[in-house]
Amino acid sequence: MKTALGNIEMLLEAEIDEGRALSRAERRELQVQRILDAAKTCFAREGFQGASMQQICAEASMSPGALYRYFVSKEAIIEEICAAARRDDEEKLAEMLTKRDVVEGMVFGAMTHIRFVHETDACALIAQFHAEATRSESVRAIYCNHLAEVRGIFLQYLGAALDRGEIEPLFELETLVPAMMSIIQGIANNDLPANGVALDKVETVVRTVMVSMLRPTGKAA
Amino acid sequence: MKTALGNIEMLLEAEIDEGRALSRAERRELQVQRILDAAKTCFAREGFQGASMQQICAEASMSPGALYRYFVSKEAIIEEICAAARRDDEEKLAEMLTKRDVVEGMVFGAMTHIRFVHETDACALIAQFHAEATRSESVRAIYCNHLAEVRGIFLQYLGAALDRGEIEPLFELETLVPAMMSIIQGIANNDLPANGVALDKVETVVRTVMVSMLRPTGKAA
DNA sequence: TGACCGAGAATGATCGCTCGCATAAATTGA
DNA sequence: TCAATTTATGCGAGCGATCATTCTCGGTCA
Repeated sequence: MKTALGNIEMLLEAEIDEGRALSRAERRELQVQRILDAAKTCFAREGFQGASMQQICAEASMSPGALYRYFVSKEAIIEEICAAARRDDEEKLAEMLTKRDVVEGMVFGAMTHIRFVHETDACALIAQFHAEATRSESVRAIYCNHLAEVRGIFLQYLGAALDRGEIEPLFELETLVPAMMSIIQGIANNDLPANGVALDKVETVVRTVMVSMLRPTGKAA
Repeated sequence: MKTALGNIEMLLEAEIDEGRALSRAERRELQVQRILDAAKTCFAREGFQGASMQQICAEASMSPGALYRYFVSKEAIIEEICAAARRDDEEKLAEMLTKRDVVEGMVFGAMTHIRFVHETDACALIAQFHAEATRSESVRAIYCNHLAEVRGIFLQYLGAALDRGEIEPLFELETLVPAMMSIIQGIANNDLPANGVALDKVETVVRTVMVSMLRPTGKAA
């Protein structure tokens, strides 16, 4: 799995290139990220409840005593991973909102997500989160909030297009949006690109679905 | 969760109505089903690894010693639940194959599945299985075999319609079928009907997707 | 009578997590 | 500038709880 190492790489560069020692805060951030990456690897491989703290410690080359300086519990690690994923998604959606053509915007949003899940091998991890969300109160809260937020953004984006007369949706957006989200999720979470369906074909499918649901009127230039 | 109690009800009827005692084999089948139902309840609530054998025993009103007379391990219970679900799906698909109009057949197949997941609250359990399939070798094998089987049936069903010239699919069925399966799975596993999208609207969405993917030519009477 | 069944305590392993202690880094005082 | 002191960090044995599973033994049918 690829990891979100941007910050860490910057920090390591600082240490290597400038020869300067890391500040306490920088070191701390580095350790936190190390734990998160190790946890993601273990969770994807063993599941949430299947991955033991000992395994995570081993993966992070760290003792339990050290790890617990950074996270108060296993649950806290899970929650932080959720929160980070949520921040990622918000960035992607913000980019979608800049697209003029609403069908292209939706296809872009969907494909960005699908490509991300494929490229980071996030499939297994997502399955674990989905399962955990049906079980743990705190994870479910995070998950549902995130879904509601994404739904809100789509509603706003499509609502504006509807007001401009660019689309004639199959029916009310309030029910269409959850349906479209489920469809995109189905494609992403099954990692279609890894199952013999090339990315450009996936995009054709997504665009076909969007067009048939939104029925663009061609009023946009 | 509603349970597949057909056989049990028959057995209980036999005991109550006819006043006859159950044979050993009948009693055994009854106990096995009791364990499976208890396990499904616990797995859906706590997850696979989260549900303890003690909890399953309590749910089934049975001691560990008794339970282990019927299943050699926790894993064996999981596998039997998978196998039963697989048998269920096969029945539904067989019914689909009897439908003449291929679009209606696909909609029927999809909606049967979606309705089943909704009515039996199988959502949580499915999420747990999906997660476990990324983890456990034996569960993954069962899951993948099942997927491949379903894919084969769809391919055969749609292939025949293609040969008859009833559809002009978006592209080759080998890639279209997995895409359609992912989409149906996304809708079912999110339990759209429980999230404010009425069943008839779900059906409209499914039919719209099918039509836009398969593009029926209207050659069928 | 003999095969089967059920109960529930017991088993060793493993769980998430804590604690005491050593070391390293930052801060202070002169 | 450099001990002295405080603070942060790391280690890993060890804690009580809980895990899946087994064992023993007494009861129940055919």
